[in-house]
This record gives sequence, C-alpha cells and structure tokens, in this order.
Amino acid sequence: MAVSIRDVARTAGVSVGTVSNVLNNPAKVAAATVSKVRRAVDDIGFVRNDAARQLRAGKSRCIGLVVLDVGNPFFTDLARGVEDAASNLDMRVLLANSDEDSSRELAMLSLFEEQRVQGVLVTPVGEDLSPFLRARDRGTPIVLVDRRSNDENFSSVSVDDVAGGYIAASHLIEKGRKKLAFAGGPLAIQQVADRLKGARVSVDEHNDVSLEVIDCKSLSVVSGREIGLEILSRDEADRPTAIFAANDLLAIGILQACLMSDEIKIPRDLSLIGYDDIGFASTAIVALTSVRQPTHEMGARAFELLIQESEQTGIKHETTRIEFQPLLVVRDST
Amino acid sequence: MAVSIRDVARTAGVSVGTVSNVLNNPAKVAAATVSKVRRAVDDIGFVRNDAARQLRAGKSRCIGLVVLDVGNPFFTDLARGVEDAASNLDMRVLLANSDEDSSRELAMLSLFEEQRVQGVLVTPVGEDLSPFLRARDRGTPIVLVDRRSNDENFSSVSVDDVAGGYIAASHLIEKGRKKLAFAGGPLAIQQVADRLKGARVSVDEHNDVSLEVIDCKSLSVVSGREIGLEILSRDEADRPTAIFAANDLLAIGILQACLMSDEIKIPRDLSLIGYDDIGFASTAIVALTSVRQPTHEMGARAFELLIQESEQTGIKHETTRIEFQPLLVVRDST
DNA sequence: TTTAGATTATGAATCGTTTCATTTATTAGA
DNA sequence: TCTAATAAATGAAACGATTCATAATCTAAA
Repeated sequence: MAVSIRDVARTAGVSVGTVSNVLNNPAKVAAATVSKVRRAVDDIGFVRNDAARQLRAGKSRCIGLVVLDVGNPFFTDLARGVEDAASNLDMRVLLANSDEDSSRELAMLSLFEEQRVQGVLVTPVGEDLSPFLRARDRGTPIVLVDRRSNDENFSSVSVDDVAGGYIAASHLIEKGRKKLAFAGGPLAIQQVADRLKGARVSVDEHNDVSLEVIDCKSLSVVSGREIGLEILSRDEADRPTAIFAANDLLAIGILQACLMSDEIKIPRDLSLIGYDDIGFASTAIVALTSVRQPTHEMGARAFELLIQESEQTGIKHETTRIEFQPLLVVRDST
Repeated sequence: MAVSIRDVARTAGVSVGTVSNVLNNPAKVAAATVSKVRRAVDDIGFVRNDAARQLRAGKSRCIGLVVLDVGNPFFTDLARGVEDAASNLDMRVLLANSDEDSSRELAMLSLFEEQRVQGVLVTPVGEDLSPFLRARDRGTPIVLVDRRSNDENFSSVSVDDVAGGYIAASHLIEKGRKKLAFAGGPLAIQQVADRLKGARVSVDEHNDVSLEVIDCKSLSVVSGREIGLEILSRDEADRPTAIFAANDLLAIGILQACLMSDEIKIPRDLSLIGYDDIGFASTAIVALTSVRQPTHEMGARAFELLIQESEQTGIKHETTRIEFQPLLVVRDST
C-alpha cells in the first residue's frame, strides 16, 4: 500500500539517493535519469511522505495560526493575508480556532509544537501569556496579532484603535456635527475603550463639540436597535446629531431603528459611522461609513515578523512591534 | 535545542522504551518510574515530535477538509461539525480553502496526501473528479460534501435542495398566498435550479396557485434590492403576494427595497422567505423566515463516513450517499 | 595514452519515535 | 528455599526521506 522512495528506485533501476535528487535537485542528475525516475514515480503512484521528510529536516514548512473565531470576517481576511505571504515562501499555514477558550488555545499551541512548526501566530484569548513564553523558550517563535502586548517579550502586529476612534470622530466633526454620541460596550473590552478614547481626543480639540457615551451590553444588531429606539424616544433637542458606533453591527441596528420610524433620516438628521467595514456595511440600505482595519496586510506583516523572528540566532532576542493605522471609508450614512 | 525522548531517558535514568511507555501506556510502568519520567519531561521541556511519531505509525491522526470558501458561514459551520466529530476520536482537522480554484484544490489535495492524512473531505470545485479517484486509488479515502455525486464512486453527504424548495413554497401556500414568485439566479447554479424545481412541484399540487420566476445575475443584497424595486414599480395587481428568494442575501435586499417605500408592508402585503438561515436573517428589521441546512450535522456525518471508508479493508469498495433534509425556520416575514 | 577534472551515481548513516522480543526483578505458592 | 508466574524495564529494529563522503564514469587537454 505505502509506496516509498525505495520502490521508485527499484522500479527505475537507480539508487534511492538518485531518486531523492530527482525530487529535490533535478539539476544534479542526468536528463535521461530524471525522466526515467519521473516515469517510475508516475507509474507506481509515489507520493512523498512528509513526516519522514520533516523528521530528517528537523522542522516543517508550516506555521500555525490561532485565531479567536474563524467565523469572523476580520480573522478570515487576516488568515488570507498570512496565507498569501506564506505561499510566496512556499510555506503552509495551519489554521486553528481557539473559540475564545483558553484551554482550546493551549491545546492548539502544543499541537503546533508537536508538529515542529516554524512558528506560531496567535490572537491571545486572555492576559496570561506565560504558555507562549514557555513555548518560545523551547524554540518555537511566537508573534502576537491584534493586541498591543504590554511587555516587551513578544513581537506583535496590531491596529491603533485610538487612532481609529480619532478618525471617526474627526470625520463627524468635519461634517459639521456638534452633538456627538459614542455607542458601544462593554467598555471593559480594550478595543471599545480605545475607540472611545480616540473619539474623546478629537472632541476635546473642538470646544463647541460635545460627546455623549451610550453604553450597551453587546456589540450586536439587537443592541444597536435598542439604542436607536432609545434615541427616538427622546425629545428632538436631546438627540445627538451624529453617532459613532463601536462596530458595524451596532451601527446597522441603529440604522434599522431609524428606518422604522420616519422621524430621523440618515444622514439628513443624523450622521452614522461604524467600525470594521464588514461586508454588510456597504450593502446596508443606507451604505454605511465605517473604519476599516488593514486586515490582509496585517496578516502578511505578521508572517514576515514571524519569519524574521525564526531567523534570529538565539543570544539576544529582539522584538518588533508594528501598529497599523485604520482607514476611513466614507459612504452615504455621513 | 531539540529535546528528544533520549534526553528524557538519560535525565530520568531509564531507557527510551520506558519513556515511550510513560507517554503512551502509563499503566504498564511502575508508578514511581512514571513520576520520575514525568518530572524529567517537565524539567527539560520535552515536546513530542509528531513527525517521528507519524513516520513510525505510518499515518497521521489528521483528516483534511477542503472547502470552497472559508469566509462563508455555511462552510465554517460545516467545518465546526467536522471538528467536533473528529475531536471525539482525538483526531485533528486540517482546514484548507480552495477558493473555488481548481489548481488550489489540487495543491491542497496533494499536500494532504503528503501528510498521509487519514482521509480527505472535499466540496469539489468542478465536475472532473478524476484527481480524487486517483488519490483514493493511492490509498487516501475521499468523501464529497454538499454535492450529489452522479457516479457511484464516492461516498457523499449533501442537502436535498429540491426538498428545500418544496418546503419553502408549501409554507407560503399554507399562509394562503396564491401568487408566488421565485427570485434567484443564475439558474445554471445547481442549487438554484433545484430549489426552483422543488417550489414548482409544490405549486403544481395546487391548481389555484401560480409561480413567477424572477431571474437575476447574482445572489446578493444588491440584486435583491433591484428585484424589490422592480416589483414596487409594477401595478398592484401584477405584484406577487409571496416571494421565495434563492438565498437570504437576496431576501434581505428585497426586504430593504420594500422598507424604503411605504407601499408594500411585510408580511402584510407580501410574504418573504429566504434560504440558508444566515446569522443576519434573524436580526433583519423584519426577522426573516428561512430554510436552514443542517450544516453542523452534515459535517459530523461526513466525518463518520470518512472514518467508515478508511476502515474498509480494500477488496470491494462500498459507497454511502447521505442526503439531508433542510429545515423550515419560521419568523416574522411570512 | 595518461591524467586531471568534472559529472553522475551510490548507499550507509541519520532524524525521533514506537514496538516487541528479551532480560531482569519481584511475588506468591509449595 | 526453590520454582513458576507476573511485573517492569530494556534496547535494537523499523518507519521513509535526505545528506554526504565516496566511487564510478566520462571528457578533454597534454
């Protein structure tokens, strides 16, 4: 059943070393021999055994990528970026889903270590990074994605959410809005807090502009709709004239609530901006202005960092931390 | 750098065979020895080398899954189903994305063969299944997902789209609607054609019910909105009273168009049903009735079929073809 | 015709695990 | 105390590809 390089050698009437050379360094082998071996490979249906290959090489041509949620377009875009960069170096990406579960994350990490991957890219679930430190000490390079690592131990790639918040609020202010509201929550989520922080910076630069914070339980369409209804229930004078939603789902919910009533028209009475630029943002009834994160490029850069890291020759360990700037995508809602 | 089982043996003062036993059959080793070895493992940071393990075992504990588009929730759900089933048997799933590109699909297939995976689950891009046949002849079991394989060569798991169409149309008719429309296209897509076919069967069972077919270029929100606008432009007498959209995106587009005008209220004037039950269906302004495919379960069953297939002892090759029935999810739009 | 040099081909050693036939130690029964 | 049976530990062989020192063959110049 298992066809090995030995069988190819026997069939072609050459040595195993020659077969290996045909596979890996055809230039070193006489043309006639090459074709003889190639024919034998096809005839008996030989397929390389990667395990044996890896064992000899001591490492694989794969890297591992652990994301919080494969269903989230942000991460699939990111993964695509990583894959594209990897394929340039003829390397493979093993994709794994931690599902925001620390124990799953850990299981994936050790799986990757057992595979002797070249390195691991990870969006960590929790705050405790010690398992990653230990893995790195054992020789597996680790790079963090989408998180500003506080300690200097890891290289990382992240997005500047504060800047994103600043950009969003500034855009609303440029459109002449004075009464801004930030919708989002829980504020314990770092990203939400950072986006608000950035918005506040922009608002503080203009002394005639105010910022109201509307907290909510989750970043979902349903939460957004509740926020929208709450605003509709207010006196017109108390309503904000612009809303910065912490993500697009929330913004879509707010949009829906406004559409159900005839009182508020977007963007006439209210400017609305979201965050993430998910696919649905552009196809919403009123196309949604949003803040886009350069996910694909982040993935590619993260991969490069990882390779760079894996080429470091022990001794002193240098880390690089890259922070990407988000991008404003203006559409009809502002 | 590379810590091997040999180093563990030396540190613990036992033989390599004993270390291996501690790792795989601790029951066969004296308790004192077990803890001695375990301590050594922790001390020197030993991590199993899976390549060596696989090489010895002759096969890996992984299966491969090639899907058309990892970004599509249908496939991520499916993948989750496969993963869950696999983890019960302590097996791993390698996820790959063919991106509807035959050459990528082929590359992934040979990658998996080189990894000596236990088997491959695939949603094929094109009609030509011969590469899969060849792979299977070489010893890698293959099971097709989401496609009714015409030939009897492969086991497969699929959904009955004709039944789905029937269910959808029947539901609309039960609600008392007489003037049905099917929105979808291009009709060259097998799934679209099947859903229409099923709808027609149901309509033909009632001689006072009519079915109009509204063709469109793509199954997108934008296409749906165009269809909605077209219907709004008609005289009231010419409008359908119920629409079966070939997927949820289309249905959402139609819904949006109707909401922008005040002429048609859903579900008062028009019943609307989608297909796929994507996440957005339930959070649409008017929660969308839809036809759900049992994706998770399909994944699990596909995995089981693959295992079953891999346990077949050569000689005569039996194939099993499982067809799932879709499920109606009733919400506010009908 | 030699010989040096280049070109090809060879095959044993190696990677790190698991397996299994043996050896060694321990226990229980007579 | 001796034997048989059981338990525990050993270490060499095997998995399949790659590598590399060595051997064989060929070419061209002297």
